[in-house]
Amino acid sequence: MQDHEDTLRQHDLPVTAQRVSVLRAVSRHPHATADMLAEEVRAELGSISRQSVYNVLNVLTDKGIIRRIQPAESAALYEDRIGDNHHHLVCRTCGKTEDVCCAVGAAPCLTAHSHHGFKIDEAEVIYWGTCPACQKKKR
Amino acid sequence: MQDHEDTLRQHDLPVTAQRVSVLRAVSRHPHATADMLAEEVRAELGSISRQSVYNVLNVLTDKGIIRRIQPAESAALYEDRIGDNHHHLVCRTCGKTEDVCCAVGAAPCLTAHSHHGFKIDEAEVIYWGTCPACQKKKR
DNA sequence: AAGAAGTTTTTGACAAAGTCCAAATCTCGG
DNA sequence: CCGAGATTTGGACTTTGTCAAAAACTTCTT
Repeated sequence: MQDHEDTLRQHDLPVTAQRVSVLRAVSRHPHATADMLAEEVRAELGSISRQSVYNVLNVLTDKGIIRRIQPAESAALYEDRIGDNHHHLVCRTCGKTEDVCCAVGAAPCLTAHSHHGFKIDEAEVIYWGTCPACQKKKR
Repeated sequence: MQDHEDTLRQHDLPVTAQRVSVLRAVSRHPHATADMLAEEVRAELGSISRQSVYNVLNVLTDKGIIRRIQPAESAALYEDRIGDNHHHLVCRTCGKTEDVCCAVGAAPCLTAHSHHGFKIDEAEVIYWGTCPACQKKKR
């Protein structure tokens, strides 16, 4: 694990307080929305504009420093953990999101047979279900 | 294949021109957005309110008559083909969406190992890549 | 065939999540 | 420490959808 400032430098990104703080927030709260991250950053820096949060998240995502996931019916979520091809488990009721390792080994079910000439670069898997807490409430 | 009106009746839904027309539009254009479908319906009926399109799509989705898919960065898409657990292939560049059959057999990579106590009811797979047309353009 | 009861459709306002743009500010190399 | 170039801000705007109330249908009963 390395320091966030270094990460930025390694990707040729000028180091700014906003970027460092957003990065820290993402790291502390995996699967947070832009809005939640903005809150976090405000608690740390005092303030940050909505636009900046989006700017930073977009740059970081483009550079591959963080990853964006967008489950249906929800705002985009961001996470730190990249490069290990894990997937997600989302609760239909409360939206709680968990990481799950690849089910079938290293590069799993990621080879579509009839790929229509597409050049596939990623297989995204989202498992939908009900989390323990919501199962209890429903019953 | 059966008549759209019958489909509605079988699900206890009053038959209305709007519903029949939306259903027909979805059937003709798999992977269309609510907006595109509204256009289609207007061409057929003369007019329909935006709200009605959403109403109808929501009811049909709830009843399991059509299926909604929501790839990241795109509005919801609707499709006719249900019950065969197929997945989707989306072009990162132009958004073109194709169906793909399940890669690994009947119920594929759909069993997450560590499921954190969740009760999983669906595994959604989206393959991201570049379609033939966009591959050409880029090069 | 007509009418009542309950759904749908419509219209218009509203909300959430992002993007666009121009001005002000900051970072980093020299 | 300065200046060029990148980043941050603030505000307007867009897209995709939902909410609510009134008007218009469908269907069922008689």
